[in-house]
Amino acid sequence: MTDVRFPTALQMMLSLALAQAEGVDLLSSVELAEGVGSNPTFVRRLLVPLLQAGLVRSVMGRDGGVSLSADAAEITLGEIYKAVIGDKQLWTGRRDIPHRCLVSSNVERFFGNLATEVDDSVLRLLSVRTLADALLEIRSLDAERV
Amino acid sequence: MTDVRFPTALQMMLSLALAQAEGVDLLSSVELAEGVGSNPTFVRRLLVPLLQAGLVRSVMGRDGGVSLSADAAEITLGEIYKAVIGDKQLWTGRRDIPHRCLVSSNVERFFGNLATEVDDSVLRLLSVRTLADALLEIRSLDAERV
DNA sequence: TTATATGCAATACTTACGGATACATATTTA
DNA sequence: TAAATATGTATCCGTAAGTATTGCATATAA
Repeated sequence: MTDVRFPTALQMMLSLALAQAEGVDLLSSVELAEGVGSNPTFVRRLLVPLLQAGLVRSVMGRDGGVSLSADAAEITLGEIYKAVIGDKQLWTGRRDIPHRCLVSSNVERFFGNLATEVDDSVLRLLSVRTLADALLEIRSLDAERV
Repeated sequence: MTDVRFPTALQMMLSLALAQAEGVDLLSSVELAEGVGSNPTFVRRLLVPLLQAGLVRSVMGRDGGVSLSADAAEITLGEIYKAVIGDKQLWTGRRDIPHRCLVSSNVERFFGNLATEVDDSVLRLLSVRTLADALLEIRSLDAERV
């Protein structure tokens, strides 16, 4: 199984951004799951960290649902990524490498540093882009369709 | 199973760079495997794309083995990454998303573009660093140890 | 001719995910 | 107040993607 938590969470947030733009106040986890092509449980599992990060608000009980907790222009893709993926590195190195020479004794830390640089670089890229920007890109992609 | 092909190939290449620096002309797949903490078959599987990319030379038969095909200062980590990982994207989105709204009809392409940007950014980062640079970092990490 | 290396195929093992099910809890509405 | 329907969680299962293992053909130096 490949990890699709970020793309899924991103699509959920885009749906919520679209709802916000159209004046719809709440979307249910079932609606989100249908849009995403997945199941409500997975959606709700992803909502947990988004709620904890304060990016999303939820209303329990009948007619409940979820909405963005701020304007789409104030939420960056970096915040979504950090909320959902946390500290998990994009790259993981080999572990328990036997220390037999100069290289094998230090690659683990070397690669860890490299992986951190990669994470930083990705996060920089995601942090300069807001949900509103992304929705705009979606709109322009839609206009290109035949 | 988590994908450790790049970190493994990188360590192999660092071992070959160290061998080069120390005047050792060939390392066998068994020696490389022991340094890496893995098995010779996996090492040889990783050597295939490195050979095809011309980053490495191999000598068959008894007393055979592998060596860098150029100076460590002329091989970048980007070349190693491209050889081993190829076109596989660092991020994969959801697939077969049902087209139900503006977002769901376009996220796949949107995310694909984002994933491409991420790959480019990572590759840029890897391409400004040579094996020789990396070996130098390894040496300085080693000096820091207690 | 023997020992030992690469090259390569086939198979078994591992594990990190997503999907499915079940149920407690909250809240609106009739 | 009861029924309907939402979120919030825990648990278990299936599966895809990689790694490890085994075996053998081929090449080459001693």
